[in-house]
Amino acid sequence: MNIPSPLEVWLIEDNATFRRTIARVIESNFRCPEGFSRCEDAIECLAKTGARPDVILLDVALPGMNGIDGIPLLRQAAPETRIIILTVFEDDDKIFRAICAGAAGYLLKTASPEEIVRAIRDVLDGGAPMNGRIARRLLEMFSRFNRPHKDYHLTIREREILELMVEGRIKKEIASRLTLSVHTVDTHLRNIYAKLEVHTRTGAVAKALKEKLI
Amino acid sequence: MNIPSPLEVWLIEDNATFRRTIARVIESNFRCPEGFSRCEDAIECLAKTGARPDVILLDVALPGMNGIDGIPLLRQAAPETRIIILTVFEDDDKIFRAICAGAAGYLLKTASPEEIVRAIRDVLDGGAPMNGRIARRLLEMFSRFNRPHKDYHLTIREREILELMVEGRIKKEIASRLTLSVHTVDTHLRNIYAKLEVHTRTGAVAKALKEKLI
DNA sequence: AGCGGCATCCCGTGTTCGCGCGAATAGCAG
DNA sequence: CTGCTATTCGCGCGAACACGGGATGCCGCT
Repeated sequence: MNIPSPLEVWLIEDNATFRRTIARVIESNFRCPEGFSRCEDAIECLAKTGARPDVILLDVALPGMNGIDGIPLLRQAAPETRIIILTVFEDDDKIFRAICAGAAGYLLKTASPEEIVRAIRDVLDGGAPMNGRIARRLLEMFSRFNRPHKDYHLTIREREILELMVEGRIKKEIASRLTLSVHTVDTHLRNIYAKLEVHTRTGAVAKALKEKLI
Repeated sequence: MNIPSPLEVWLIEDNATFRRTIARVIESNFRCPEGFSRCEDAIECLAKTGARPDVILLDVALPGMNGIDGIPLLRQAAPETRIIILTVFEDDDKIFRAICAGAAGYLLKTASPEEIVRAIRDVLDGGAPMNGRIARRLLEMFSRFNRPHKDYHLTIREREILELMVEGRIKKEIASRLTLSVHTVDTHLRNIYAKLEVHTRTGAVAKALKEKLI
């Protein structure tokens, strides 16, 4: 493997010592031409030079704009570039916001050089490298979305009609689509209202979506 | 490492051949005393024997109750047991539901024996082992939870009215609450429809909730 | 000053909806 | 067989709705 890899990795990290250490690690497997201590500098460089790195390793605590707020801007400037967070923080809020902002991976600075290189390969391979504890946290956050799935005892038919309502169909359309008379649709609607305890179709649609009944 | 590991792994998998293969793999590192072809059998065994495995490898497609629906019951019977999904499915819905139900990991059946063993260790170590593509999917699902708020250029007034619509208010109520005539509300609604490219209030409410405009 | 664009407001008309009533059929469990 | 539920269909009325217009005031641009 002496062929120089065409893959380019950037590093945004304000601690110069740590940055150089990581850069050396990366250089053994990828090109790592650019190192920045500030998010803004990297964004400007993307805009001016038109350079498009394959991966950016991004710190969270940075002078000026923090890494997480920088993610959307970096992604806007270079949509194809995968961003891996590399930080000491592992609190739920930072993880959540980073992932929501579009980070493709989340590593801790305790990661070994091998782990970092593996993560870069992984992310280029369509994966989402992250520290084990981070992954666990993410899953727990997910399961918190777990809806108690309150059951309103809607029938199959009622659910079908609710779905079409959510699509914005009017009664006549629903009737023809299900090969029913509008009167039947009407009756179903009334039963749905009663079961969901609402009085309008907007209320029914709102409740259906909020409680993920459909 | 000739000391028998005290760690116990169960396997719920209906394909007897595959089950035996995996069991052999696991046996080289853990105790794997129980293999089930049905979720219900495992749940019953947990209840009757009081056995508490450390990890359960769980298939999704099973005769009788499917694996995903089995997760809550297994967790109820043995809350400390970590469940790892081991399946051929990688569609968003199954992943999402499995994670929400409380699975601690998600592997594909294409995983190598080493990966399976590593996953078991990982999950016992507080991690959340999963296939790279699965992890990526999960992150994408996450970022969908607060996607970049596509801007439909709704005005303050329009947003107010949209909010009240989502609450299930009728035009008259909206009008009185905002001290307007119903006609004014009506016009705002039309503008909202145009901006959201819908033709009904249900459509508007659905779009507003789906895209988290409010 | 003139102009277009936009947010805000209002009215009338024809359509759709919510809901009151009633009723028939089919399937399923006790 | 006898309830029970799901599903289907019917009619009529008043309320709510969609949409065609029309109008005012504010802001920025030229």
